[in-house]
Amino acid sequence: MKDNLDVECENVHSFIQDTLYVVNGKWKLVILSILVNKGTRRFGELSRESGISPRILSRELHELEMNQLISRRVCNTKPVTVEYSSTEYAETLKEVIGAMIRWGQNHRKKIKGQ
Amino acid sequence: MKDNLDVECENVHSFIQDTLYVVNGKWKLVILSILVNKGTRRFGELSRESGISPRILSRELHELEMNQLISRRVCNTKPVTVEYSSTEYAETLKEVIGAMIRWGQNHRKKIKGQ
DNA sequence: GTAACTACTTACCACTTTGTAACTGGTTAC
DNA sequence: GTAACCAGTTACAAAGTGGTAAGTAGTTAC
Repeated sequence: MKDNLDVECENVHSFIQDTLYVVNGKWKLVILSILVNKGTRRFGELSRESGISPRILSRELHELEMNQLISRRVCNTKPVTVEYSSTEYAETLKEVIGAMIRWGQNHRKKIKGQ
Repeated sequence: MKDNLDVECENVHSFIQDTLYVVNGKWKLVILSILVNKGTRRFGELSRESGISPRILSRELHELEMNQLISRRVCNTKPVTVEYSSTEYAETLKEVIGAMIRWGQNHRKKIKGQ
């Protein structure tokens, strides 16, 4: 038996790899952090807000949708708009996203201080 | 003012990017999860345990050392061995690593169940 | 001296990921 | 018709990432 405050698994690193397989790349967690923390966005809004080019954004959104982390809704507006939202399942990533945001904030402070 | 249970920042995603900049790629979090959760390892041990080739492992360890997340110690053993350990600063990543491990475990369950 | 073990490093190649720019197709406003 | 806006897609190029195999260098065992 191990310390049950720690994760109890022989191959802890394989679970890390499973997670990375789903949220790999430079952008997926960035997109999810926006949709999860700030809510629904349209395609163009997401592109401008995150700085991701349409080509990449389109592909990342497809992959996130395939993994059931976001949902896509076409709206009958004047020019057709498309809304992307995080799903319930994406909410389970909140812990990961939150931890990374906090670490990033702290790390920036640390770097500035040096 | 925002809900202070959430992260309060306009550009939440920039902090995610800061974090990803440090722990980018396929392997850095895998290496850190081993060193943080399971303790000091030698070069060869790390390579075998994680399945990372010497070339990549060497480069990743350099980068982690530059970011002060791991420390390197040369030991005066029969053939010289080198020990890598996580630093105090790497402990601050425990929240991120733990969250990713738990999500990976849960995700694997979910996928299996489908 | 030769083989074996440690910890890397180098050369080379392949695949993946990302980016830029331009273009498609549909609708609305003038 | 022309311009403008939306949501993408396509073509192409550049950069990043990863892998294999072999080599270096130091020490030990035979």
